[in-house]
Amino acid sequence: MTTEAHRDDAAARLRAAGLKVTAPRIAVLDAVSGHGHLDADAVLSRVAGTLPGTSLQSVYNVLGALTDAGLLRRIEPAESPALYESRTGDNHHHVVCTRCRAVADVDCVVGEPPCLAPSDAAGFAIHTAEVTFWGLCADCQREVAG
Amino acid sequence: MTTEAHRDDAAARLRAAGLKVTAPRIAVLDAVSGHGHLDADAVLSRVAGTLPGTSLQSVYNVLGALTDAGLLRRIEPAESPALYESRTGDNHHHVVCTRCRAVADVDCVVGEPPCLAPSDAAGFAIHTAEVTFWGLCADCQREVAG
DNA sequence: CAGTTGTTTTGAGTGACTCAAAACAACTGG
DNA sequence: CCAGTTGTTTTGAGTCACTCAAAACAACTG
Repeated sequence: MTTEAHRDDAAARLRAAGLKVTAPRIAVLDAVSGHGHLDADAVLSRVAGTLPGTSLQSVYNVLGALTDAGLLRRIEPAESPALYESRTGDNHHHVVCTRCRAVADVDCVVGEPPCLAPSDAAGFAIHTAEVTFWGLCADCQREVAG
Repeated sequence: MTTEAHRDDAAARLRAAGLKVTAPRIAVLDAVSGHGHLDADAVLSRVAGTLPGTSLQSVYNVLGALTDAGLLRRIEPAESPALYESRTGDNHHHVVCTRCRAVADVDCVVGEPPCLAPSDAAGFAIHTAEVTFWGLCADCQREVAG
């Protein structure tokens, strides 16, 4: 079954990351995997479907642990709560809609990470370049025009 | 006198932006101008020197008004409160120290704004590209090495 | 210089978390 | 496979960085 396959996969990934396998962790990992960019509340809503009674605090704990373990990635666009996504390890970027806050992935702009080099780094030893594009999503373009 | 010259300049810039000229606005504009990247508390500290008794709420009001008017720019790096800077209108970028949160300006990476074009914009109409570099500032490199 | 309009202050309220202690569940080794 | 240890989850309180609202006040206008 799809759901069980997912669960097994989640368990395996947790184990591989050296984390204890618990129901909330599986539920959160499944909730985020393949569902775009979710904030803690949205994760809780999804988790409530498979594991009712889970506390928001646990969601925060789990999201923190999974992010530290590299199983999830956290992004923090201006004016938004933190969002979590399951696509990790490829340093891709994001477009954020200035009207509805929708987020989409954008592949690395040039070559591989860090895909940009500053002209002058002010003495900093840079290890990451994070790019956030701002614009109007397709839906909002339509609504604004319409 | 330098201070008065600054004050006159600030007043002129406020007027030019169509804003009423008030003591807190002048004080905040002066506090931010040429002093890097300050959060609301840091602005209040600086303002307290020239205009004691100013409330934090006023600082928030003023920072908001000046930002809306284009006299200040707000940046919100992950894990930091909002920071304000006086360099506006040139869409430059920033380097943030992952250890001490120091921020420095970085000139536009390539050409002019928006200096990047995503390979695939997922249907978004993009108007801005915001780049944040993460690394270790010179001081922190020294402390980590030493 | 009186009026109007927009600012600043005071004070309360909110969202998005973090911190801590106690109850509990996963893996370990016996 | 069962007790122990260690790490998790829950419960509940607390914090930070703001935002909202009403009343007191100060800038520009005529």
